[in-house]
Amino acid sequence: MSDKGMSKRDERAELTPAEVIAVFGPTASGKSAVAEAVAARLQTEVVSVDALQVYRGLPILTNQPTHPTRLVGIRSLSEQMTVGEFAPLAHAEIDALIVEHGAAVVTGGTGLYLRAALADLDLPPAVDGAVMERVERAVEQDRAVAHARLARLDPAAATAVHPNDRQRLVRALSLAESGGSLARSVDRLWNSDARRPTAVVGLDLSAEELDHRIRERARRMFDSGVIEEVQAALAGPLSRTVEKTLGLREIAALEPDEALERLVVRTRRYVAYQRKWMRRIPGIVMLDGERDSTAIAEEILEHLGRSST
RNA sequence: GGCGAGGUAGCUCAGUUGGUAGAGCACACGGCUGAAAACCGUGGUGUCGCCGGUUCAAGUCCGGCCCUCGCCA
Repeated sequence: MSDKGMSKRDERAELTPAEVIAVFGPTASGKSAVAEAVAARLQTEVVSVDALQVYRGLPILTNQPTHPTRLVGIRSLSEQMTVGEFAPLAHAEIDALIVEHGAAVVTGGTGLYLRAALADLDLPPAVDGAVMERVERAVEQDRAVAHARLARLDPAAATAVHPNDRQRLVRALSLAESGGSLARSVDRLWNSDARRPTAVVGLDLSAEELDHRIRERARRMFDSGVIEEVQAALAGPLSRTVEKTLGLREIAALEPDEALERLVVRTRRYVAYQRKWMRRIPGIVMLDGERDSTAIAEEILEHLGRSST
């Protein structure tokens, strides 16, 4: 750390002992507005940690923020993003904001991307595309044989990967064949090591309130023209991740009413998954999310101020 | 009112010649380390519309009743 950076931080030390303020919460919890309010008070910006908002071309369906937010819309719909690629981008944005403004606010719905942004996950490397394609074919042909081969090459990885989990089986076997391993000695995903002093808050809302907001959100999407947006997106090639966007296939194939219902159900399901992540994020402080975003932002700032004394 | 179809899990439905129920989705819990809005694992959550009959045994067969949908009046 340079002396210049230190003095910048010292000026705010009383208010923000943490350099990184992360706001996590389920879809429709209002975390973007809260993050925006916190960033405004700290005179810094928001970095998005969302696996779908990184794509450009489905702003309505992926609920992209209207305020300028970093790492939103940085890929075309056909350019696959991965955690491994995302992590260094997020680190760079966070570090730049801290140098410039003394703090960075991080928010988004993807738990894995959040952890990758806050910690150093030290992911096993990407493997050669040709190797992966070959392994993919082998797994497609016979999962049991592929898993047995993994057990021979990399017993530790084999115990961690279920034979039915084709996605992980391909990855683990590709790594094993390239001299790497999916298995690791340190659990970096769930331990509390952060790259920088970090405060993580989670927004807690009742299931009823979330249900209500999810439906409202879905209705708004249809009112804003998601159907046209989806049709335009489907005209071109889509990355594997974009292909799985909640509601994309449903909107393309079903009547609007039915598609909306399916979108609501799928979003509800996804929210349950996010709440699971939320519970497990190391050091997370849960706050009541059923309030005005500025009130929540105030509480976050107060909380940071208190913990500094 | 007559004829037809149907009432089984939260929803949509399967259930052979009678042997006290099972799929998908939903839901719950768990895993996850370069696809994470992804991928995978475990779990049945049930007055089989109601009442009676036949039978060792009824979701299944018989009778009656109730309800839903469609067609005809």
